[in-house]
Amino acid sequence: MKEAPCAWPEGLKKTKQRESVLAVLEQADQPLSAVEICGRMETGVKPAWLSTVYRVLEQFVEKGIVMKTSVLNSEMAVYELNRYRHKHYAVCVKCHKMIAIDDCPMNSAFPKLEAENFEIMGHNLEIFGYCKDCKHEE
Amino acid sequence: MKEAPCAWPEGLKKTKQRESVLAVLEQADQPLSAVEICGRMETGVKPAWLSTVYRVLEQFVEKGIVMKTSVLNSEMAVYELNRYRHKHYAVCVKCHKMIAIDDCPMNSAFPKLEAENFEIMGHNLEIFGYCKDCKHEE
DNA sequence: GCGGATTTGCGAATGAATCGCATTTTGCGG
DNA sequence: CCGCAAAATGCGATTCATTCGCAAATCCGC
Repeated sequence: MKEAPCAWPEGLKKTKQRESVLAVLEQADQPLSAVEICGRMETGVKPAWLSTVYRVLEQFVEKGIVMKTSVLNSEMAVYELNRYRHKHYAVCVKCHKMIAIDDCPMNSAFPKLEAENFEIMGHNLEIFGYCKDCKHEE
Repeated sequence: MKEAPCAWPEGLKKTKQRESVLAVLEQADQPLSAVEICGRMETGVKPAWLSTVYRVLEQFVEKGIVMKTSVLNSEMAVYELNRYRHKHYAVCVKCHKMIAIDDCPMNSAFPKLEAENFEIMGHNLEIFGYCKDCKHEE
């Protein structure tokens, strides 16, 4: 994949740990928790302490290059690069299975918001209910 | 407001505590955390212990009469009655201000999902970015 | 009313996330 | 290239939401 690497967010010094977090996220094919990110860094060049990972992620979120999400019911947050694409899931309230939804007729709602002077950096939709396996057994 | 009160979810016994939780949610005009719900119950007929409130809420969510949501970055979940209406917010990643969005062109995406045998009980959309106050100071 | 199943009270335990502070690293100006 | 202030990290201790365990209380069909 030849996409331009994330522009480095201004105001943050370049450190091994921060670059490493970003590298992990760039390689990830799905959202990761802070713990998972920390784990994957261990095998890489520069491991980091968990609290550092949390701090780095928080800064990245504020800069808008990372998205923090939380999947229904899980108290643990997950993080992913903000690819400025839509990420939608249908989550089963029982077994927490996640079904991906690709398209999203949502964009039409956005101009209105931007008129209100809200600078949109991303969005996140969660649809919840029962998946086909859980609908019956109950 | 004369809307029919929530049908009692089958399979759950009617207890003072559960009725009380439901009453609090019916009167609430915004999503509440478990702690807030617990607090409001104290002034009512039947107070309950916090862990009980958590258990009751979890059951209500499974039955589909309550929605559990978590607003960006807050590790604390909030709960509200599932009014089967759309609830959307734009959340500022900096100050966490929430701007309500009323309409939602989302419904057209749903039939597809239901074809997949997913029984939709509600959905939740979060748009995040910078509100007009935080956009500048930075 | 009785009895078995469900629910609650309560505290202890868990686990994600944050905080504090001493030490290290970064990047700018000389 | 060097030094230094500011920023970032290591590390542990701490906070705080949520869950668990179990004995006592409550609910509901008979």
